[in-house]
Amino acid sequence: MWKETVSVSPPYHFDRVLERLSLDPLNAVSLEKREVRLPLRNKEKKPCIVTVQAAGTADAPEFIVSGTEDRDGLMEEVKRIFRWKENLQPVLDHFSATSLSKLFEEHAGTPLVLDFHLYHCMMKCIIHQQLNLSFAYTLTERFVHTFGEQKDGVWFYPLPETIAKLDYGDLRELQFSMRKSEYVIDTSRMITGGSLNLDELDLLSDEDIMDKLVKIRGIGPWTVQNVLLFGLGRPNLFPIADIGIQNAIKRHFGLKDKPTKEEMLEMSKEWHPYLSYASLYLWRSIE
DNA sequence: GGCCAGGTGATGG
DNA sequence: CCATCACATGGC
Repeated sequence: MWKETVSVSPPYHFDRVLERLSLDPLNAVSLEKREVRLPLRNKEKKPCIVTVQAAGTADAPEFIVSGTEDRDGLMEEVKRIFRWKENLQPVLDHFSATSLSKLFEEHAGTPLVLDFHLYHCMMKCIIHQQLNLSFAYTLTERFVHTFGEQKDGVWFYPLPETIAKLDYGDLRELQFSMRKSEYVIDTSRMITGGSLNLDELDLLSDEDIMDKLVKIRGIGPWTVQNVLLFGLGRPNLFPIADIGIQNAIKRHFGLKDKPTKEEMLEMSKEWHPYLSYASLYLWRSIE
C-alpha cells in the first residue's frame, strides 16, 4: 500500500473533473468523497486500482493518491491522465480577451482529463461515432461489461488481445452495427498483430498521427481528432465535424443555424494554440 | 413516426 | 477531388 500527496498549479477544479467523469457510468466516481478510483494497468498489464481524492480547493489544489503496488509507474500515469504538469492559468488569460471569455469564466480551472488508456480511447471513439451520447454510453458499457474485467467494483477495459479474438457476431449481439463490429475488431487485430503500435504514437506530430490513423478502415478525421485530444492530450484540436461542437457554438453565440465549417474556422482563429480547451468547454456547455 | 445522433466508407460523377 | 448515400439503432 502506498499513498502520496501531490500539489498542482492553480487553478484546477477537480470537482468539475469528477462531475464530468460521472457522466460515464463506467467510472467509479464518488462525489461525496471527492474521489475517483482508476482502472490502471501496470507494466505487466495487471489491473491495479489507484484512488485519487481531492484534498484542496480549485485555488490550492492538492490530491491524495493511493494504490497497492507499482507506485512510481502508476503515479506517472495519474499525472499524465490528469495533466498535473500543465498550468491552466495561461490558458485562462488567453481566452479572457476572446469571444469565449464568458465560457472560460464559467469553466475556469477545468482541466483536459485524458481517457485512462489510449486503446480504450480509440475503441470508445469508434463506438461513439454517429450515435447519440446516451446510446453510445450504453454500447460502451455493454462492451466493457462483456469483455472487460471487474475488480473491487471497478471496471477495467478489455485488452486488444481479447477483442482481437472475437468474431463480428460477438459484437453484433450487443447491438453493434456490422460495420462498427468490423472497425473495433479489425483495429484491435492490427494492434495485436503489430501493424499499429499505439505506444509509439505519442512520438509523432498531430499531422503525422492523422495521416497514419485515417488510413485505417473505420477511423476518420473526427476519430483521430478525438484520440489526439482525449487519448494523447494534445492542446490544439478543434473537431469541426463534431455535431456537439456545432450545437454548442450555435447556442453560445445565439445563432439561428448551426455554423458552417468556414465560420467555425474563422471564429476559432483567436483560440489558437489552445483549441482543445475551447472544444472541451464548448462540449461542457451543452452537457 | 420521422428526424437526428460527439461519422465513415463506398460509390459515382 | 467532391457530393451523396447506406449504415443500425436508440432517443426524443
